[in-house]
Amino acid sequence: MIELSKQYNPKETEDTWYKYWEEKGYFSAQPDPGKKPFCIVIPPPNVTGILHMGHALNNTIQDILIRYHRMKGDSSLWMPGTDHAGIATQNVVEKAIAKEGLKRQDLGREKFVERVWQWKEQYGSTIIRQLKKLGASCDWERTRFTMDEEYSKAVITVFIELWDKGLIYQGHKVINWCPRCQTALSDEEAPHHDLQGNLYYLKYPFKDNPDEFITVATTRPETMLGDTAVAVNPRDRRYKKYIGRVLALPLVNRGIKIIADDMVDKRFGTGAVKVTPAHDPNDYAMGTKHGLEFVNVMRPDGRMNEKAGDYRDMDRFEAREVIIEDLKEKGLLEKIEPHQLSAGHCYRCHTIIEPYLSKQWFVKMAPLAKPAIEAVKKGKITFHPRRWTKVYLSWMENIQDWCISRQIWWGHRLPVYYCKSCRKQANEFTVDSSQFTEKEKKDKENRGVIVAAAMPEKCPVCGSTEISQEEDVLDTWFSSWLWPFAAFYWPDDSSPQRRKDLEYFYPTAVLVTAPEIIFFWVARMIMAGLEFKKDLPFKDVYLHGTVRDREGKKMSKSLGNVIDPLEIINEYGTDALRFSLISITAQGQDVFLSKERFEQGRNFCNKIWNASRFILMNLDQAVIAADLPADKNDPDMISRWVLSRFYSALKEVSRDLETFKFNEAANQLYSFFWHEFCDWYLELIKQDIKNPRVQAVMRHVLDNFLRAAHPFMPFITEELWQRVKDTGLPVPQVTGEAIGESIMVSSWPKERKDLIDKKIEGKMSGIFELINVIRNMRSELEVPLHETVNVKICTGDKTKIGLYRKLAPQIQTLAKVHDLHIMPQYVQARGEFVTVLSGAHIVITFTGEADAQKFRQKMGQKIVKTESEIRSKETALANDNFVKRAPAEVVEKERARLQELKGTLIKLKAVRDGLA
RNA sequence: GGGUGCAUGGCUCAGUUGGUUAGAGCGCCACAUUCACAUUGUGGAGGUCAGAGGUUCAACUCCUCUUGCGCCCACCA
Repeated sequence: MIELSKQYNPKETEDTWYKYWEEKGYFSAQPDPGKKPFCIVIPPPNVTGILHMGHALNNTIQDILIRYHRMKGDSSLWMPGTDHAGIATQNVVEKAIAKEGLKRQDLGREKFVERVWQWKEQYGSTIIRQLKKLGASCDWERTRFTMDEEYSKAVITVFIELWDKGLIYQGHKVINWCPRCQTALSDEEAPHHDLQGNLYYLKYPFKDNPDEFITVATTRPETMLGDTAVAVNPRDRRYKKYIGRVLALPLVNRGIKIIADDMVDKRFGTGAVKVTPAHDPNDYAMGTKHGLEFVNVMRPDGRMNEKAGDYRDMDRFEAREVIIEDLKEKGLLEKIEPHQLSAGHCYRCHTIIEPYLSKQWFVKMAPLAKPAIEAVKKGKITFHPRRWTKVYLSWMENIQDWCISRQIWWGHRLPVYYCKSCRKQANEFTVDSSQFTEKEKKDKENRGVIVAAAMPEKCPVCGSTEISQEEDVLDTWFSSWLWPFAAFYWPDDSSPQRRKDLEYFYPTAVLVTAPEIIFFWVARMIMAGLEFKKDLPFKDVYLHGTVRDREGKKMSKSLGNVIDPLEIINEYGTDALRFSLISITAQGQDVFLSKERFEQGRNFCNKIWNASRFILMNLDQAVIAADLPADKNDPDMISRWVLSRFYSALKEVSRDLETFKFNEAANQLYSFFWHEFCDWYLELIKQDIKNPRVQAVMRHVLDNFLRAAHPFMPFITEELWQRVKDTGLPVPQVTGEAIGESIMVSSWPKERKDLIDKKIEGKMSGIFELINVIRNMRSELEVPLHETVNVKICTGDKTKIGLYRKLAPQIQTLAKVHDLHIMPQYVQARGEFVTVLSGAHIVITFTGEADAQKFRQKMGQKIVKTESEIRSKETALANDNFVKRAPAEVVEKERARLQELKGTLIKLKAVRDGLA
């Protein structure tokens, strides 16, 4: 006899069990040649991260997979770690020191980076602690950080390898520049958002005739200060005659040529476009092509520089206003039209990106993409859901070179060194000197550049010792893309253990992440895996939806619409959070969340708790399990039914987990446990609870259910299972299952096809239907519960008579019937209320009053419904095509159903006529 | 501009390869409290599965188009 409180209290159990698992070392996984490897690498959260619902969903899914595979006996490793998140972390620490009135420049690079490390030591494990609250069963001893010394080695190795292969180059290009973070960004880091802006029509007068103009349209008038040409389409009749003439750039009074280029769209604006090669990627291309000058008019902080003359030091948007005013004054502003445009935004601080000409480092991506495209096309990697394959492929097939240098301090510094004296010669090179060939440019640019793992003592070319390291650091994603193997200490193979780990666990099994991250991370990991490890990083990619609020907006702190998972854990418990999240996440569909959602999970936990409480309260210690009705002729129908139902559900759950249908697995567990096990089974056996067989069966189902539910709800299942275990579980030698000290190291329930019996399920459904009909009639007849009701079941079907007789006590209890008679014939009598169920008359009598009129009405409705169903079946069966073409079993089923309906109809009518 | 997802009872959503009596949770209505659980139980109301056309013996499910909403990508000055 075990006593449990009336309600499940998660707070009393969660931390205790988590500590227990950790102390026992259950999370640790080692290479085991006797087992299958199953490895997931965590999408490393930012060290600055705080657990949000996206993390909660992402990590719950991974934990389910890991716990499931661990229970199935695979050597299951969930590899944890955090990402140094260059810009994000630098921003956080900059904010922190700002409270002391400091800027990073005040501290200097070395001191500042030191402060970031301090910050990391102090706060960097917050997210890890929070993941533990979530129940994540990562092998924490392996926790890695993308700036660990050894991890950095991998990053440097990769950089050098790509350089040697000629896949890394430095170049002057117009890139995405964030004036607030003051760094370059990759295209992926500068997502476009729509803006409501203006299209400004500016008049540029001719140099030789100030009364004559060409009007150009622009959305960024401040860049006009850097214009070095105006371009028109060569086939544009309006402008053909002007090509080659010179305009006087207003405000600056510089002469700029009118050039012709096919890129110009005749229909847009005026058909004449100002060309600013230093501030626009298109204009840059045109500038290169036409040998234009590149005039950069802005400083890195987004203010105008000395080239901007009077506008110097103004912020770019302020300059925009002033320039427009000035042009207006000079009569050079034709008009302003409202214009919808889209512009890149910094993904860290949301500042509008400035396309900006600067020297950066790039990776040539096309050669890396090729094998990664092949791998996916050949099905070596599968995306779930499938549709993301197309997204991946179309991005990969149009891949652009990757800008990997960042002008920040926190990150992996490029392993690039410059020889001062060799560099001097290189500086003769200027970007607008188009007279050089590509190769010459490259040679000049690379003069004095030394790429090496460590700072060289002297220049290998000239022997100079005046050597300095490149100031830039690498894009954070340039380290993340190595995660699946660098986390295993690649390329360091100094220790046999490390080598073994990498060999055993790589390639990993599944990557679980959000679709937003396909380009940033997933695609690049595939490329890196193939390039550096010569093997794919994973076989499956599961992409779950984005967690949004109930209006469909992304949850974000700035919108104030976040639901904090820790608050939910505090209020409802971790298992409730996990279960609710999973059960509403249909494959790859976004999740619209509101707080009430978590009540369902909490209620389910409580249901499990109380059902277990009931079972444990009633279990006699002496019962020995293993006494299950394995024989299909066993007369114990109820046991056979519940076992069959459990093992059917289990089969579905396993299948759903294998195919990443987590919500369906969760719902399967939910509806089995609540609506079959609790609503029917426990009610059916209550009167027979002392029966050892009943006890064995109910404990067996509970034990196995808890194990199947464990990956989803680790804490409550452990808490209860420990108590079930204390009452004596089946002997492992008999069942072939492992029963450990903890549920998490015990076996996933063994499939028992021998216990699945659809016939018994059908028979029991008949019983449930009968009970429902009686309950339903009581309710229709408005019989109060305390009123005594007697029921006769009359059917000519001998099998059914046997069945009903056998389960008569259960029918009586569940349908609250006083006297129950089962008899072969029905004779109509006065004062009886009758309905028909699959060939049987169900007759109810009771002493009180009932509204016979209402009952007759209900019966009339039933007759109408039956008739219409009969008609539709008859039409179908009268159709030759249907009978000939549909599968025989479908036709047979329809025939049988029609027969039954016809029988029911006759009886219903007879009953109605008899009543009248 | 290209791609993609979604439209199913009052709300939020499930629905596997086309074959049911179209499901769930919440909400609503009625009844039930010495029973493991009111974080409960029992019964009920509520849906022409966005619209139009097509394929098929059979369409919520497949195809085309339309409408509305959402997301992603894009060198729309």
